[in-house]
Amino acid sequence: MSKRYWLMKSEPDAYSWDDLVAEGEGTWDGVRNHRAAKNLRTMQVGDEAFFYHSNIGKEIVGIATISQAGLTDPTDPEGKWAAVKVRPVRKLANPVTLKQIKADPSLPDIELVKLSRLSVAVITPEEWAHILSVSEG
DNA sequence: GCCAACGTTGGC
DNA sequence: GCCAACGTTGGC
Repeated sequence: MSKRYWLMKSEPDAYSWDDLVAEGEGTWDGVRNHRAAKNLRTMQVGDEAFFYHSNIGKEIVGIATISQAGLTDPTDPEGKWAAVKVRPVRKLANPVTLKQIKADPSLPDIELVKLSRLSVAVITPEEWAHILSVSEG
């Protein structure tokens, strides 16, 4: 399976990029949406994900990598929901804001915008490359 | 099985 | 603070 790309949302009040960097590795759990959970189950070790700050900032701030996949959510007493572990890779050269993404004609169908409530979204390889190029100017 | 009411998320 | 988009719940 070739590498996939994701976007993981977090409110920086609750868990920010800096928190992930400070911890070195974070568990992505507490997801209670079937579509997002399906994305979590599809993730493989080595996949990469944009780390997006919702509510405050509303921008992609960094890149994380999936360090452990296919875990059971430790916060779910019934053990039915999925979780993964992520590690920070690097901060983006420049954060890419939601505003930029929405205004960008190269990103017409990005799941972040189309399914704005989804906490774990799919990013296509094309979208990944484009957002990186925007970040790096 | 349908649908209205309600709750949650997240942008504005 | 409001609203749109969805998901879930419960009455029928």
